[in-house]
Amino acid sequence: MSQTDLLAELSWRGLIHQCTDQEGLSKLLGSGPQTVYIGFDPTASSLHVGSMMQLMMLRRFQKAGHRPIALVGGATGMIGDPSGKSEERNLLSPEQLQANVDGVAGQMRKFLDFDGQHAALLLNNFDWMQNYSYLDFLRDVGKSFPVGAMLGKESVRARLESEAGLSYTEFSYMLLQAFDFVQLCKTHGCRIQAGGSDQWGNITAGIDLARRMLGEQVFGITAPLLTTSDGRKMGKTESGAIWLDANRTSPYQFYQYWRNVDDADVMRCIAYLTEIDREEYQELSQVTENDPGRRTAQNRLAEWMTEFVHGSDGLTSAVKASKILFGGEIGSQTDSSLGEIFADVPSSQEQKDRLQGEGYWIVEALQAAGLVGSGGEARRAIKDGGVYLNNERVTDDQYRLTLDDLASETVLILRKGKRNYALLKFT
RNA sequence: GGGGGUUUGCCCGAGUGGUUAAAGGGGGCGGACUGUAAAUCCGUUGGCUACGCCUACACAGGUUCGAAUCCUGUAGCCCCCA
Repeated sequence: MSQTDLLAELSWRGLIHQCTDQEGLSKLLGSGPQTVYIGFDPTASSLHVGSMMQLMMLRRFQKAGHRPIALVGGATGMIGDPSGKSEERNLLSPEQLQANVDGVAGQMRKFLDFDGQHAALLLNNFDWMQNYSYLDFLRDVGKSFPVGAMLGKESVRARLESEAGLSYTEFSYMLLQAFDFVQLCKTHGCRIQAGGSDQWGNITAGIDLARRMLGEQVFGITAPLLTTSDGRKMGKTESGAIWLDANRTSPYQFYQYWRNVDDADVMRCIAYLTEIDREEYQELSQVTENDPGRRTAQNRLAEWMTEFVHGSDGLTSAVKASKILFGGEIGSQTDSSLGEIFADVPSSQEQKDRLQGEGYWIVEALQAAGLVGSGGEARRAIKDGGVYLNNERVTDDQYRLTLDDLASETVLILRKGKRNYALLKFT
């Protein structure tokens, strides 16, 4: 992709929410390779779907010949960004932060090329903040911040008006992020900061600061937030975030999440998160409109995302698991076929002798499998006709599992409801 | 500092001495329908191998045959006076 196409690409994908000076930015991008940065909050040791937007943004810049900087907020993470948060944040311990920074850094390699001509950089603002004295910071940076302007920022106002209020610490967050931009501009010639639309206030603060401290014209561009059509954040389920770490969200679960994206949201996900090109995007959009029942777009999205994040092996096993589980009747399987999906689908191990003699009471098995929280819930689920053994409905809450119920040599498949599967392996 | 009010299950919200495990709504979970959707309809929604038992209406005590419901104290929230 040539450098001039980048903005057009971002534009058709709907990724430009706000931009400080589109013309200026366009000119800058056209004048040669630029450096662009996005900050990442190290609030957990894994990235989730929400951060994927930003990583893809950096990736798009890199593919267009620019140099991306992923800035991990080791310092800012100690303070907590109040933007878009309704409450004062709890501070993370330094040890926790370091662990998170390490975890997140590893995952970024999937998105960015850290070698080669436009090698991405991974920086941590803790490196330049840790020895910055409070007095020096106030003199160098604080002096350039009119409180009036700070109070005018939406992110601050919202919190001041709320009951939760805003601590001085969080109020100061903006200065730190603004200074990051200045620092990166000075040391790496970085003139562009991107981010989610909730970062607008922080980004413009950095732009102002760069003008005052360095006399430099720098730029900011924000992407819309990835929300569902009814306004909730994408990438969250009732049980928590969708993580990029296979140990937290298995490739199967990851794949399933995207397969089930609402019709109203699927095209936006494709535009925001994938590199599926415009031509195919339009085809998929057509198909979704004319024949939504086929869910062609959802399948394509799930496929693209899973392969990108978990590799072709991850995708293969996710698809395989989906086929077996949602394939209707589960006849006799083999351990090798079920074994492959064992790690992907929620599963647990039990002693084989539980199946002998009296057998293993189904109510207990459902609890062991984690499908229900109590025996009462298990009984209720069975009474409601929501429990299936190897995809066949179980109607007796006194049912006992025996060796005959195994779907393969050692595994049986329990299900509650339409799509909550769990494997039990007896060894 | 003084006076008044409030505190119910995941959330909102009735109940105000006895079939109250607690109306109603939301949410969740199941089922039917379907596209592993949405909308809709139906069921269900403290625990326990369970026609019974246990724990629950802020917390601790008390009155009573019997309390979420009355009394006392403690805590949280709200309002008024200073």
